[in-house]
Amino acid sequence: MSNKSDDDAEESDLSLLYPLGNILTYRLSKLQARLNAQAADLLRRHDGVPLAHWRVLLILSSGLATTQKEIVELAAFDKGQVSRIVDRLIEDEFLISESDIDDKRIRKLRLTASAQQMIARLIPLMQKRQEHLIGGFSEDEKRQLFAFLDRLDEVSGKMSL
Amino acid sequence: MSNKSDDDAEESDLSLLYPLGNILTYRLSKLQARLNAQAADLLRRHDGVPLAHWRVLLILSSGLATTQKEIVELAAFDKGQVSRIVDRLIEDEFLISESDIDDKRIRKLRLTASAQQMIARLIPLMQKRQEHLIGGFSEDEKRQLFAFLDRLDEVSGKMSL
DNA sequence: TCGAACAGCTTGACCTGTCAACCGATAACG
DNA sequence: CGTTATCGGTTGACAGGTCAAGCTGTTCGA
Repeated sequence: MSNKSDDDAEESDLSLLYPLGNILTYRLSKLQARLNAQAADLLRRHDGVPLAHWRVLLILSSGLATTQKEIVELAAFDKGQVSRIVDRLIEDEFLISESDIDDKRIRKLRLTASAQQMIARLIPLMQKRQEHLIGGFSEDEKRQLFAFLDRLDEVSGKMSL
Repeated sequence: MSNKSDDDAEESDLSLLYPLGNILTYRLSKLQARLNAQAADLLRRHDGVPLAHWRVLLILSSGLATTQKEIVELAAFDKGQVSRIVDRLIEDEFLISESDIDDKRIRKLRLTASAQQMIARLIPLMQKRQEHLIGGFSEDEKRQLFAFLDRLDEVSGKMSL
């Protein structure tokens, strides 16, 4: 008796109820969305630089990249996007490009003095922000957090699926 | 003698050389960019669902949200974006909306059977992917990783700057 | 119960990111 | 060498994200 699904507009309630909080990619993307929005806002208020432009400048200032290809690899940005960002950064006189002698396809990129000044101005802010974020972590915890990120980088590099 | 900056096109080489790898937001955004691209690709090959649509569906299936506002909070998406995504999901017959009796501003959202089937099909893939990512972590390490994320969520919520 | 303030959602304009096609330069191979 | 593949970079078309203004509907205080 009490035939449960007599009426067929019944709540379909074997609902999957997957625990959102345990899904790593969900957690990361939410955190990331918030951090991105905050960073973009911070930059807008300070120098009006778009976040992606700032990232490119920071990468160049790190000395780890001098070409667009290297930026693409270091930031996981689209190469078309980088091409256009670099164009604008040159227009805005934050970058100078000179073509490589040996390989004429390559644009060698260099920060101008004004870019370096801006970066020097912004880095303290960035540090302060990082301090807000992981200031509550002990040295050991920080080390472990970055070690986790290393491992995730590593393993996410070789995913087939 | 040997006046170093005789020529003024000298390399401006007190370069800031900030260690990229230690910048949390940089690390996160790079990791996130790769994971997002992979997820989008995976979904495209399987059901052609855009990643953001999938996230909305997953959130609804979690039972933690039934309105757009709740989705906005849980995903840290833009409310305009969510509004349009929900429109499309209704068009595509993945969602049904009914207006709330008590508050006519609200769209109460429900997954259709076909959405539930799709989710049921996709969740194993998602799990497999997560397994790839943190399969190498011990139970303890997983717990710690998620604890770190909790703390970052917490502290990133109350950032003024 | 009126009006102001606010909440949930929608819409349009704009900006950024993504994909694929393409170009010229270089490398690899016969 | 010459042909073909590959590489760094560019471009156009388009999809998606972001911002701000606006529209109803609700709440709350005078």
